[in-house]
Amino acid sequence: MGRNRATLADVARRAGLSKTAASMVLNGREGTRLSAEAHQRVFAAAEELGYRPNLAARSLRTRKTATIAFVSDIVATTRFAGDLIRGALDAARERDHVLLITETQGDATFEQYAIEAVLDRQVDGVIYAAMATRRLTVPAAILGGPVVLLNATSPDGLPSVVPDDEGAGRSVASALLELGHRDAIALIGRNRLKEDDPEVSLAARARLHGIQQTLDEAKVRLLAECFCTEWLPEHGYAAMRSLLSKPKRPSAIICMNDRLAFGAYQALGEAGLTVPEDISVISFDDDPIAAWLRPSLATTALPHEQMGRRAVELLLDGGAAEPSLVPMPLRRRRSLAPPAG
Amino acid sequence: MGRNRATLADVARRAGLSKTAASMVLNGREGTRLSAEAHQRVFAAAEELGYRPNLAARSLRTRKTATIAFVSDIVATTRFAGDLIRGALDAARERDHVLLITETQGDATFEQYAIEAVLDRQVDGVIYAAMATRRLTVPAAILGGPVVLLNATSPDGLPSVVPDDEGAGRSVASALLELGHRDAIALIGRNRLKEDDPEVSLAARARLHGIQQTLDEAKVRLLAECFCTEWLPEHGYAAMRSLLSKPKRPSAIICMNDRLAFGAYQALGEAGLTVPEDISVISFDDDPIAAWLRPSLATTALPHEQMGRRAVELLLDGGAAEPSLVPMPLRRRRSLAPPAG
DNA sequence: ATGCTCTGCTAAATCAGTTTAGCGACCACT
DNA sequence: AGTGGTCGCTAAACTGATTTAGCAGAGCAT
Repeated sequence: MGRNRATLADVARRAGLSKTAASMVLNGREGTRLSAEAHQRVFAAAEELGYRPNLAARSLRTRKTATIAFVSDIVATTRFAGDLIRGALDAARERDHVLLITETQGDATFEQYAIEAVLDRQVDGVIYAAMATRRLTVPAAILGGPVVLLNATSPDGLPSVVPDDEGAGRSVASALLELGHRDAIALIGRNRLKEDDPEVSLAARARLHGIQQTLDEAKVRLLAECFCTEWLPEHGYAAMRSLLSKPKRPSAIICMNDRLAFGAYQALGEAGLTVPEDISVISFDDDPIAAWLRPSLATTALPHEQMGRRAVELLLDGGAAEPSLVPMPLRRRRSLAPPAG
Repeated sequence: MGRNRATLADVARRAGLSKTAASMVLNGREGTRLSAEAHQRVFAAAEELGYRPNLAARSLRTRKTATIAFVSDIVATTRFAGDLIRGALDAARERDHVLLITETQGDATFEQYAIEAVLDRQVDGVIYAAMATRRLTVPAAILGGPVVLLNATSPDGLPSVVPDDEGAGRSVASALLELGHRDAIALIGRNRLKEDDPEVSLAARARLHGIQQTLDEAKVRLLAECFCTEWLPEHGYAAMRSLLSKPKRPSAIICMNDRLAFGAYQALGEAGLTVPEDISVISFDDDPIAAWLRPSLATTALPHEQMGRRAVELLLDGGAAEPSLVPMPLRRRRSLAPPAG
């Protein structure tokens, strides 16, 4: 890779100047007193030789690599990881930086390895990303330089970027209230573990809080709440069936995520009920399936791309130390309608 | 990042030896005649100081960075990208390498930028990945060093890794034949553009070829073939409805991907038909939704993780120049049954 | 005593940049 | 004539590793 590239010395020689002069011109240093003609000659020589600086050599001296480490627990198993990475990639490119990506798979040995690997490469900063919004403690080794937490918070008060799940909870509840749903709203996806242990999830508690706050203000109580051990389609399916087996049928369902909603759709379909005429459904995440469902599913979008972008901005441009909340936009789709009655 | 790390000079000083000696010991150079005691002292000093080599300095001299560029057209929009990356990440870690990830978004300017960025960082090789299996021409700039194409082939005869779509086509057709389906198999997802332009897709043609070859051998002809402009759920839905409007109802459906199958499921549900009792469904990709559908969808899995892994192996360990075909395993699930009759 | 080989180690060059310190020429001022 | 300042530029040090070339001393044979 990169055989016989022109070096700075080549450029200087061709311009008839010293390496110092060439370096200063190419780096656009202020306060230097090189003539306009010298500038011309250097630029021309660099152009002709197709000169590109060797970043290894540069960073040896400057201790800057224009490289950011993106260390995450798991990139592959969630479909959202890509968006997080893409946002970070875009923002990094705009600032002439590049991303070194590693994955710890939640394994301490791998994490150790990943951190050494990136520190050895003198990265300018670390984005430490979690795939489920949660609280975590970052390894001490990376605290020597700039760190931003992505989709996570930490007790250390490090800068962090998280989605505004509480705001999303309010949006979801408000959307139903506006349509006239009041005394027959059911919730699918309560989960003690996710709600109570911030190291497992911050989203569950925040979403729930946003929903309840909004309903309380409207003096509305939930018709029913279903607990689910996981937030997967099969659990949404089971929860929906149990709701339908009760005497009073809900007019609207809030699902804690789209996969639960997908399961709920299946149960509704089997029961011969139609969305949204019989029951409205609204949810969280904006998983791609939300748009594919029939009818399309209203949901609040996890702004992953925005978040990835924000993390890079915080890292390179500096910013607030308190958690940076990224709004979750409501996607109004066809699964919403006023209550049937 | 990496404030006051111990340098090789520090280690040498503490061991009471020269940098040369320290370097040779730590790199485990053969043929050197340093005493056992010298070895001990260097190792001890390195250990005590927590020495880690500065890779920028090393690579300046050796022109090796232990870094691989992963350049892809689009990582975010497809959920599979993560698996490709994860496989590459794993294989890279096993070889003490790390991945520099960039995205071109199919934009020539971005591509130019991405390539310069990775070449400037002296990467040891480039994995050039496409998100849809297709043929492409790689930019000349990266041909100076090792390159492996991932999920793509090129006219240049570069080493490449692609899924065995033709084999998948044979698996799918065989699975139906084995169950006894013969004269009522329909296909959803024919598409001239995908089949005829290798720069758009290689998968469509190969899958179709595998299917037809197997059916031909069994002297079976397809009952019907539906053309779809895209392979999205809505197109599968429309195709399925049109099939059901015809006089002879199919006993089994082959969908060219899982998203089409998802749409087909929706149409079957609305028509009051059950899978697999009334109609079997089988498909390609093993998208996560395939396992979430009710009943779960039989499909052939795109072995993305394997492919990412193989690409790194080919790049670092060397290997065949002809395209490396990675098998697509058949996931037998509940959407298959013998024909009703 | 001389030359030779082998052992165990080191000085210095090298990679490709950035940065510090300073040089010579010219001009102005006293 | 001497001094000081500015202008336009350069030599050399420096970053932290690897690598080449070679040195001092011991052991042995001639």
